[in-house]
Amino acid sequence: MFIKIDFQSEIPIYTQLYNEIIKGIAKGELLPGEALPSVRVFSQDLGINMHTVNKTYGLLKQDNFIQVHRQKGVEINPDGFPPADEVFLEKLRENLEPLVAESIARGMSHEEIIKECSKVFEKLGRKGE
Amino acid sequence: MFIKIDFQSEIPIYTQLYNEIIKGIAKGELLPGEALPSVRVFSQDLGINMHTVNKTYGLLKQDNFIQVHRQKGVEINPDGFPPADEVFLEKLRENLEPLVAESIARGMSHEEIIKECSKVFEKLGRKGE
DNA sequence: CTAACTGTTATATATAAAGTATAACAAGTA
DNA sequence: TACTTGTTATACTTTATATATAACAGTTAG
Repeated sequence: MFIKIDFQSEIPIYTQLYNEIIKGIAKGELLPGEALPSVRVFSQDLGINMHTVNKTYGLLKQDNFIQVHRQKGVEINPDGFPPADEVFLEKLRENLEPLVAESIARGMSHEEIIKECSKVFEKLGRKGE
Repeated sequence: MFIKIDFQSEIPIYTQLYNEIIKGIAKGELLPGEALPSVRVFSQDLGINMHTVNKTYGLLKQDNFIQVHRQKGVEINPDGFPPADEVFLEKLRENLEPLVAESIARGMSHEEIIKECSKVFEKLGRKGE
């Protein structure tokens, strides 16, 4: 799996890494049970610090996207992924709101906004489906 | 116009204020040519610092959502709002991507994601339209 | 004219977040 | 035994955020 970190971005590195791994899961490139690099190996591959990877793993573990085995390593949750419960949906709407609001303010219609959202969805479509 | 700042939020105050003003424009509550409070009055109303408001105004001015007249005050851009050009659309897609990706990872379908996006759109719908 | 207001700029300070660096620990494995 | 694993602790630097105070130049109201 190829992960690119933008060191010029205003988005924190640990957030970028979190997003990239979630994207890998969404695309179906990271399957349940699949092993992830150790914090030390991953940080060296990406050219970042060990604790930055550790922070990302901590967040992914908290959200049940990965399982951490203290002396064995990290793997994509083999028991499947967390559901889109109401807590998540509420957070999703809060994050969507400013994006949709600015789109409306710039004159986009409901259809145009949905179209952009669909484009992003298609781009994340799983290979071979 | 009622603007609420969440001092417990991890989102910077100047960003919250930016989003609230854009939301006001999207809702049609802030119309072109309408005056905005001065940086001093606004900061006192919100219980925040003058420079925090000034930073928000600077961003809104940069994006052409407001016009600033040095010794007269600030107003919602009377000449209309910036278009959803390709630069904005690209930024929009970049911001949508992690949200859509996590939605997919949590098992949401294309229709379910679109539905949530529509909910947010409807919530921002202009009064009386 | 004077006083009050406007956005703007400068300086200083405090706090928190982000990221790095180094080290050590306990436990599993080759 | 040697190496790896996640984890924790400490220390440090840099940047972002937010506040506080002050001053400037020009506009407007009394």
